[in-house]
Amino acid sequence: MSLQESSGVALWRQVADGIERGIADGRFAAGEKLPGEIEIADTYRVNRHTVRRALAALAERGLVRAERGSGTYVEAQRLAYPLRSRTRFSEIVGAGGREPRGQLIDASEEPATRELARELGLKTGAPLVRIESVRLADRTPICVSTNWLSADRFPGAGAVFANARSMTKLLAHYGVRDYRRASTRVTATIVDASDAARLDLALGRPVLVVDSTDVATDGKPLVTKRARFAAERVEFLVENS
Amino acid sequence: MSLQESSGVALWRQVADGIERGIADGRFAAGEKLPGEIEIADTYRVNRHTVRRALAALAERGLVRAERGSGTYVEAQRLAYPLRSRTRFSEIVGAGGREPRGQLIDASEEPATRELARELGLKTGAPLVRIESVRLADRTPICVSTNWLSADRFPGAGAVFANARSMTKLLAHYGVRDYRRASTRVTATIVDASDAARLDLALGRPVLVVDSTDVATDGKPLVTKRARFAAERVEFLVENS
DNA sequence: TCAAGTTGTCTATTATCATAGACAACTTGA
DNA sequence: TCAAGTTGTCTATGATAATAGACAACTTGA
Repeated sequence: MSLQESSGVALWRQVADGIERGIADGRFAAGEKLPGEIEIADTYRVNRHTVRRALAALAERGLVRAERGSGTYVEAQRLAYPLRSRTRFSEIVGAGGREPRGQLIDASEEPATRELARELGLKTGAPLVRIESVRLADRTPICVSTNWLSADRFPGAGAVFANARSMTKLLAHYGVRDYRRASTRVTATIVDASDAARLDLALGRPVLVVDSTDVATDGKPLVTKRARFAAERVEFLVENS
Repeated sequence: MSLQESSGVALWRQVADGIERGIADGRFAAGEKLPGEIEIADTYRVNRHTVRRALAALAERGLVRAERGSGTYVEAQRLAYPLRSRTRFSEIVGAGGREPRGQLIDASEEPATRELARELGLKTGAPLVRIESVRLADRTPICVSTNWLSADRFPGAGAVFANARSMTKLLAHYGVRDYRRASTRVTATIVDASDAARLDLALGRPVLVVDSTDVATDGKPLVTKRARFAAERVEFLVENS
């Protein structure tokens, strides 16, 4: 366990990241007791105060809980998220026995950029509705999503989404019975400040970025989106046909 | 552009991450000139010296190049990496017009944990060969991969891989003509210190973690692996059937 | 009950981060 | 040629990060 200095990441933060990795990949199971602060300090070769700061940060995020005189205990695990052709957030979360919720952050109109127009099969500059929403499982934010739809095909989509709080219901409102995922691209980056606030995520944490387009059963593009998932809260399952 | 203090991530690092996001998502195209240091400082509301440190970090990693008196210019882009049932690193890299390379880091024997045994259809404690390798495209490290194979089925696999430098060729050496990807799980985390060194990646950068198992045409598990990709250098394409 | 091991809190010191200002060195276009 | 705009380098100062040591408060098991 060797850490790196002057990388722009504070030592306590590197220790916190290391412990969190341990929780995420199962080296420290939920409910289990972490090594003592002195032992952690030894393994990472930092001062005990530095470890304390790392643990304090994890505790504030609810990943661990310190008990004076006894030890520090783990409490967490990830949501399994299949990347299927037929992907419904509410079904995935519900399948995990958790309560799905959606919340509108912002809706506005804007003209289509070249890339968005291509994805949606429209002309550059065509009017689009942009819907920003956050999706949660049991009060824990899972992802922030930016959705673009044709403003001609889905007039007043923002207001509809505000009530429906679900893309599936929004589409149903316009007569779309079924749809499927056409393309999906996945990468990762560091969360930006506004997403960090919406996801209740500390700065510097990684997010999985998913660009995708949903199409109707006849193949016509309906909505294209960019979703940012808190990487520490989900695990994507890719189906290989 | 609002940044966050006392998050364990230095301001200069947050600015560097922001600019890098801009490069990754195309706001700043390759070859293009970035805004001036003073302008960047204004948008992020930090001191010009802080911006200079951010740019210096990006320059050291080869993402930008500063020209005195003129400006700072972008130089970079990502490798498109399809997550298919039939995935061959060398083919993917070759398709992008780049030269694929593999390099053995370490090979050793170890007993199967419960999880590894399940993936490979073996008994817990069965002897496994663990092969650590790094894969590059034109001298740029793309991913570090830890592979586990049955030591009974593939005796001396480490030595074979050291010569072949490719998992496809290793399997062919044991008579495996074809194989496919059975399962794939994707998530992201912050790079750890040893992977950072192997990937020539700064600490605190995100990596895409891919857990997968390859099986023979008859469905028998051959090798299970955990690969860590430098998120800034790749973009996964998920095929939706 | 008690010793060993744990987390919590305090003081103090040194190195790094971030800001601020000034000016040099260089490029570009009018 | 020259002015405006760019990156490069220097000094200086206050805030924060990290280390170090000591001891209090509490839990656990012998």
